[in-house]
Amino acid sequence: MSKRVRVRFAPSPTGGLHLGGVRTVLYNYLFARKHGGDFLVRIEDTDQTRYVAGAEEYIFNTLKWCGLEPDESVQHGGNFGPYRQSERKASYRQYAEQLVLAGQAYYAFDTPEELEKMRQDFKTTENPSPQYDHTIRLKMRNSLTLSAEETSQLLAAGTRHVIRIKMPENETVSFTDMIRGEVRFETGTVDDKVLLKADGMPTYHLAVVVDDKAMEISHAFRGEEWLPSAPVHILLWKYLFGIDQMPQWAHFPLILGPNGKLSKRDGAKYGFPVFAMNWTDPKTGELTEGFKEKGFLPEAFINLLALLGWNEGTEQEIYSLEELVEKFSMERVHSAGAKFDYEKAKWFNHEWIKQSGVGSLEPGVGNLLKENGLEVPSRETLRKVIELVKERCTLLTDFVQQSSFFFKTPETIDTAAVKPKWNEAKKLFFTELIRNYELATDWDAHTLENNFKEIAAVNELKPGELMLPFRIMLVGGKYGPGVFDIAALLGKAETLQRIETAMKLLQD
RNA sequence: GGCCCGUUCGUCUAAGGGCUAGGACACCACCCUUUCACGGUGGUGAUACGGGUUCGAAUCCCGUACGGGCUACCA
Repeated sequence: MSKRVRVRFAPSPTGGLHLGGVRTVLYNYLFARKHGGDFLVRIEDTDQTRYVAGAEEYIFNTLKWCGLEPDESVQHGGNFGPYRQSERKASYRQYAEQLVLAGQAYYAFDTPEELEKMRQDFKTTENPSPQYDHTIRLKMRNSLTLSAEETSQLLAAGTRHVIRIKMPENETVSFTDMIRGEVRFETGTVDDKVLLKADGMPTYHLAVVVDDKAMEISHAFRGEEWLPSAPVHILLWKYLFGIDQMPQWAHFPLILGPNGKLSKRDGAKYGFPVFAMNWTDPKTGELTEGFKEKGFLPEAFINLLALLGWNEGTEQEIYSLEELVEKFSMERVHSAGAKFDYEKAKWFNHEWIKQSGVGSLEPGVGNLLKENGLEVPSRETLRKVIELVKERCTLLTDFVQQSSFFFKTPETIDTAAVKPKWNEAKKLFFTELIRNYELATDWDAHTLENNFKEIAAVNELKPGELMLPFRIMLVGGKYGPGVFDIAALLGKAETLQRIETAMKLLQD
């Protein structure tokens, strides 16, 4: 038997990919890389009523942006296709029939109305949501209650039906979760899940087992919300392929929002992204903001996701993808859910911007400035600006505000910050500064600062009282890197121009 | 309601029987900086509760409470 590590991410293409989904991808990816195995993406599109145009494409774009490319998928090819469940439709029915034959599943002819009636009829205070289980199934219309003749007649007539698993009445099913250890269930408390739907498509329960087997998946990872249906999958493995063939399971803790499981609504409500990238619902046209567009670096996004539920046991917090591959281990994934903290997320991004080289920041920042109507004179200037302002940018989008004054004369000057202390002496100083700078042959920050301070000394003024006005003149407000660095980069003409313009404004 | 999972500062977490319960984010103060940041120093702040086991428990066991998930012909 093959021992090769093969893991899969199996999204349902019904909308944008959120935090938790990307983290599941990440942990799959890290595990595969760490063990020299394969990482594949399988599209779980068995519910045709939930088809959403563009969702599949979106998923792959997201993976690309994150740098988590699969080895095999609809887009990447591979020897275990098709990688889309709807294209595997033909392969599921035989397994369901096999189970019926073995007495481990049965045909059920109940209509949606009959099911609804059952739920109403058996609903009590103690049991608000009755399940189709061993206590109920003999009261329903299925091959257990119908005679063999009736059943085959109905089938022959093409009556709509599903195939349900027949959960044993009194067995204990247990398995070892890589994160939680042994988990056990009493089969009597689990309902008879539908395996094959009336349209001939499998439900998740059947498909996940059949496909994991077909694709030789060695380790199956998913969110904790799947834990309650695990006994169904365990039993299916046992019945269909043998328990020794079953992959090892790990159920990841949930990522929580302010009120339980994180939802895209939380994002809108609390003002932080939930999806990896912008997602526009094709039906409603509703836009859900993504981390990418919000100004996150993919490296930071990956980094913060990795630490949401896993840690190495050291005090390190900043990890590159390569480092994560090296250090990741499933044993150190937490079992408790983690509440998403947007403040910390931003901190990760800030750290990544600070430590990123100018070269890697340049394309993104360049585009961003262009999109915001700022003309960058040269790559050289752009690089210098990035170097100068990057440590005060938490999000990539902050570069716009932090550097616009390098490329455009400020539209508004915060004269209110200067005016109250503006006087004849200062006016004289700047007049003299203009004269001095006009004659300057060396236009570098150091020289500019020296000259500035000399003139201040001659006029018996404190440089500190002059630097703020100078900054306001060049930048328009109380922010930005060192003033002389700004002046140096702005060049002589533009610097002098801005001083003069501002001085006129201060006269009024 | 039933089933399952979980519970260390507000948040993410470290400490896999021996501690003044450590770090990070956020917050506060101070220093640096003649802007804003960066950086530095310090501070506030946690083992849900009750029983065991043990010389010793955040750590192991049981119960309670609380939180979360699931309870569809959705994944």
